[in-house]
Amino acid sequence: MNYKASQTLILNNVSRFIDLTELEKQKYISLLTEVKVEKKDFLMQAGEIAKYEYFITKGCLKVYTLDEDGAPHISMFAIEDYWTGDLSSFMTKEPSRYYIKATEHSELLGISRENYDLLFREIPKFERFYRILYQKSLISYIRRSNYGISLTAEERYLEFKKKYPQIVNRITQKDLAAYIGITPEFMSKIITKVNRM
Amino acid sequence: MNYKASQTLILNNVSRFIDLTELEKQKYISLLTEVKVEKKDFLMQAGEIAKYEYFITKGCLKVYTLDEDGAPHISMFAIEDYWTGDLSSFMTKEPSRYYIKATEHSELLGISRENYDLLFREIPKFERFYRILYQKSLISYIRRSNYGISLTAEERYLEFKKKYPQIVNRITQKDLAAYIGITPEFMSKIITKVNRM
DNA sequence: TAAAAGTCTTAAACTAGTTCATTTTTTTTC
DNA sequence: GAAAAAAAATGAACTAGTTTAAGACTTTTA
Repeated sequence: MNYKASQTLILNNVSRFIDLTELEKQKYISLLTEVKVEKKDFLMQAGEIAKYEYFITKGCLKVYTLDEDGAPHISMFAIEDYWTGDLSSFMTKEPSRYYIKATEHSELLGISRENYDLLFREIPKFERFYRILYQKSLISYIRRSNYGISLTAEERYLEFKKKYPQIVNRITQKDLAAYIGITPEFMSKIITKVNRM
Repeated sequence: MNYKASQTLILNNVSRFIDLTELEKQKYISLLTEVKVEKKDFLMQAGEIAKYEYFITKGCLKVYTLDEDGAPHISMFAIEDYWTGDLSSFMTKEPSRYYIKATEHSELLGISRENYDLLFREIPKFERFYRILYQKSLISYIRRSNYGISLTAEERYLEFKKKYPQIVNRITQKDLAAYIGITPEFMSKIITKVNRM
């Protein structure tokens, strides 16, 4: 069958861990919803229940919370070929504490909670897909959970630049500061210093 | 069949997410290895390849790395009914950066990498078990990955005390400092301050 | 294309957390 | 159960990162 570019992208992503028959591919695609968001628009806001988990086929989004003082803390930037959403709210059906906002025009494929549950019943192989996907995410979050605690801000910045060179140039310095966990002023100092070296 | 207390504990843990037949239970138990470690002994050291993932049936252990200055950074405390190990090294078969040391006499059930792979072939339901287990761990690590960045040391301490009251009294203040990401001196100050309030 | 809004830079005064040194208290070991 | 070792407390001097404020630069919008 003939798939759109976005559908081919998600099928390739899935085929990293499991093999699907042509019929299974079609079934899977039929369970997904296309979503588009313009720059600065929200995919989701705090207080809502996360209805979907998303695969990004184009663009860039930031996932963040606001603290009591209204200051944003960015927990991830998501670009093409990445998954995003609020897994906690998606699973528990409790209101989310997260905002997801597009930093560029973005296109996504979403799977609803009903279709996610259905997927495991219709194509049990997807248990394996998600087992491996979550395992890999878990490994990177376990590593990351100590960064804020054991590295200086400058080290965290250098790590980020090294690990996500494709992202650094697509986001503002201010958003990067909110991800690194420092003020925009101190981010500016770090960048000036690092460039001087 | 009659199971040991430790075996009953792990079967109950597994049955939170999947149902096993009597035969499957016996098969699963047969794939596990019993391990005991005395206080201050290592379950694993940096440089080794993580041969097992462990379920703790008794005791308490700390999982940590050493930084360039030789200072420890504890990434988790593991007690009864928890899973531990270095998932990254276990999966990639690359040398681990972690030490796992018993802070009390501890007893564990380990599954080797060969048996872990075999398990999915023999009882595919375990894909579901690990999918859900990793999903839940992922949710808590996603939440935690921002703590070091967005909370003060005092807030992190209060969070830990609230979330793991059973653990606080079993570990030293020094180890807690290495987990919170501060010096033992500052940990002491925080505790004095919090107790005064 | 001009005005408005947002982003980045610089600098001075401040605060959370570190470092180093010493003493007291608790735990371990023989 | 005494001696040794480790953990905890306290305090003074220090540093990484914050706050506030103001000006320069860049992007968005009408």
